[in-house]
Amino acid sequence: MPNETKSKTGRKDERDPVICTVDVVLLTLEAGSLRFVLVPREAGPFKGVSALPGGFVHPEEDRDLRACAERVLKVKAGVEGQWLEQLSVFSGKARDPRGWSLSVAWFAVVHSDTLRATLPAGAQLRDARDLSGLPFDHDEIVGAALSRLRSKSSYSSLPAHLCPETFTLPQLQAVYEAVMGEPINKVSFRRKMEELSFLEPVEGVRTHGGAHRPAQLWRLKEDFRIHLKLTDRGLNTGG
Amino acid sequence: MPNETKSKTGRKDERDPVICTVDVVLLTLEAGSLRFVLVPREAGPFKGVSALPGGFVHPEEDRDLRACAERVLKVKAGVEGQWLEQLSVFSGKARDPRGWSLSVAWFAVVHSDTLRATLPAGAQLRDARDLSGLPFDHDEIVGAALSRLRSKSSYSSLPAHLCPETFTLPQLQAVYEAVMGEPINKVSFRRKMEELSFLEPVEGVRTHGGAHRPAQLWRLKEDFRIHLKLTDRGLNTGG
DNA sequence: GGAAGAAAGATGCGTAACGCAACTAACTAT
DNA sequence: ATAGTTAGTTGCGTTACGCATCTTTCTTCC
Repeated sequence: MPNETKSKTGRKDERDPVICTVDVVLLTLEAGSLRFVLVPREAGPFKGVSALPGGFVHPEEDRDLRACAERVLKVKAGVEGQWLEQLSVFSGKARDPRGWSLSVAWFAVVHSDTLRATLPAGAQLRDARDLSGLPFDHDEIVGAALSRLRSKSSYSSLPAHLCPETFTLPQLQAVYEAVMGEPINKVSFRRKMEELSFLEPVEGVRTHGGAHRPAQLWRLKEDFRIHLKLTDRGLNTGG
Repeated sequence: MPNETKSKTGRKDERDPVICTVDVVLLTLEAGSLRFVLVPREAGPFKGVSALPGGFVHPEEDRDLRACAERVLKVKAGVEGQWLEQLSVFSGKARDPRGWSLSVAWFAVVHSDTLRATLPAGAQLRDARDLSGLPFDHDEIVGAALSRLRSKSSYSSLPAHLCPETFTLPQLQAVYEAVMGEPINKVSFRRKMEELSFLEPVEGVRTHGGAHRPAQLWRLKEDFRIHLKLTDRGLNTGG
């Protein structure tokens, strides 16, 4: 950070009119396909158009950018306390008609029931396969989020955050498969879950409506609700 | 990005005095240990103190943040055209005494000969193990860069960017080992390099000073000078 | 100039991980 | 009671990995 010419008004950084925003890609899994949240823009360019939940950084209010993203997530999408991680920064003159801007993009994942429970009216869930036509560079941001989710899913416990509080192994496997877009071998999957041991069984067996053997319920171990479990070797797909 | 109250001065974003900077962790490998570049601060808080090469975002000048990081790297450290990737954003009120700030951190890797050739006077190379006492939150930023480098090295061609243009497999293996801090099995390493095939042999054999069989020279294939080669399974360490 | 030394590189094999098919288990519906 | 459906397990062939050993190709030193 070099010497900076003080502006005519005497205010520091006057020469740096950088528009600072955050945008959140809020992902969920519904009916076997990935979806992300869009909300109508309240003002500014593209007013009324569906876009990623986002907002200006409020230095007086936001402790840091994570807090800013959490505020945006809460206010715009009604979601709180879910998995949230920094994705990347998108920047440049062209991405926002108002001028040179910078958006710190985050991605969040949440179970669809939790999401639906508090999703504001006007918000929509768009299928991740319909990725076009968003304002600004939001297409690119969503693309990056999906790419990150897919790659990280192959070697971490991230997809478990797309599940409800408790879930069965077949359910979890279906989530992994939906995210990665490939079938996973049942035995290999269960072996890997055992080896990684980020899950703990919930006493009591899921007695569900189907005419078949009930499945064991599991939940994320305490430690792995905040931190992901990673594996070197990765999860293998196929059959 | 919500509706924003126009400020009293009529200037947009007046209420967002966010200090926007970039900082670059420029890493190299020398004498078998990782080192990063520090340069004396030219002005502002901590003037004269060694810190990461960094600077304000210059919207008039920088096409985007990558261009900004490249400019900083060029001007402050004399380095151009090397591996450069976005790391993370560090933000908040406390990290800079001037106020609420945001630094987009980047990490770059370069071969030490290339680095030394154009490193400005005053700059220093600090051993990555001596990680303390830096101004701002630069300790944390360097820590994040090292962590990223180590983790990414285990499943990508990234360490090859710490090598000169051409290199031998034993040299490359030594780089991987230095970065990851663990020995790698020679046969496994060579098998993996073969399988990933991001290297191509250079015709002509390295004739070096040692009293032993000369080694084949290799270089990164064209495609992988810009993009990394990734592997699912990861590189295994041990013996 | 022939033997010793040293590092590059290849080979062979025991072991562990993975993929797949087939099996058993536990439930519901008829 | 039996058929159907999904949960979960077992066994085994195949692949990948780790390690020791062997061969290759150079320099050095008598």
